[in-house]
Amino acid sequence: MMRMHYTRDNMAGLLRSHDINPTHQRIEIAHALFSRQEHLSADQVMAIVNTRHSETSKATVYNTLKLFLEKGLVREVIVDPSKVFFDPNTSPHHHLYEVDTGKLSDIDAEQVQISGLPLLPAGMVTEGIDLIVRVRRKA
Amino acid sequence: MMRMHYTRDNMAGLLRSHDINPTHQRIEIAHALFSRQEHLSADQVMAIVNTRHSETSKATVYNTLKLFLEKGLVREVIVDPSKVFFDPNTSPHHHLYEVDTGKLSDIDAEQVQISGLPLLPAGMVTEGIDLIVRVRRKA
DNA sequence: TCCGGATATTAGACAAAGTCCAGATTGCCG
DNA sequence: CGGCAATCTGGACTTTGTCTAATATCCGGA
Repeated sequence: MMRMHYTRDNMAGLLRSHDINPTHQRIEIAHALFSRQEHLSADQVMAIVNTRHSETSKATVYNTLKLFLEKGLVREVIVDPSKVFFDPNTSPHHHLYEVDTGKLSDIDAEQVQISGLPLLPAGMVTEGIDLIVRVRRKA
Repeated sequence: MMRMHYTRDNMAGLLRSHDINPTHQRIEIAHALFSRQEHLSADQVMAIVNTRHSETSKATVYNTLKLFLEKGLVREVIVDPSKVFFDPNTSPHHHLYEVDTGKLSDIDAEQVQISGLPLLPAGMVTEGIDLIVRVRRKA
């Protein structure tokens, strides 16, 4: 994949290409996620976006993340019962979750094969397959 | 596997065999989970256990479910960002989650093969591998 | 039987994540 | 400039889950 610079200007283009009106707040939130290339929770996004002085409200952060999700700009990762993580990497991949530290990292889907899954019930379509490897530091 | 009757008496034995002191409340909670053989959230357990008249407090329901978890009597299933489900089936298996209805069902692990997972970081041990197939009713 | 300690249960206060709403702002187009 | 649609905001609210201090229950020994 092309090397990419996650400038705010490029964020505007990214948003437009996903049919999202690039407002100031949306650009900041996208920048927070994409410049880090990390899994962030809504709270973490809040904190990052409001480091210097309060700029973006909680409601906007939640609204925006939900919008990004609908438009396919980010993915939702559900591994922790207490909070949702948002993942700027939308290419097919799985996750490694360190239970004790909360650290979450990607596993490329290319190298992993999953076979023998049963047929879906009639009229159902797969929305996604989430594979989560939960690990812990050895005692 | 042996056909099993999930009477309250058998629950007491099940609890003892898992090193859990079988109190009245614990038996009721175990009975709720095992007689149904379904995935229940803490709220649902609360509701079931207190149908006729209030018998078991919220704190006890949460304490007990956590205890069952530690003792390996049930498994935790994290698929919904808003609540945790408890699964009385502890044999290796995966899950099929119907996103729009919230319905959760089991996929036997026997028939599914997963290969090509990367080596774990040094000093880490796998705690579990969760495979979740998210499906949706076709539009 | 009665006592005492350990274990279990309880109500209710609290915390954290997320939702909702009505009003204020912004940006755009004629 | 005026007006409309889209966006943003603070803050109240809901839900899930945790914590705590007080009470209840259980059980073994004198």
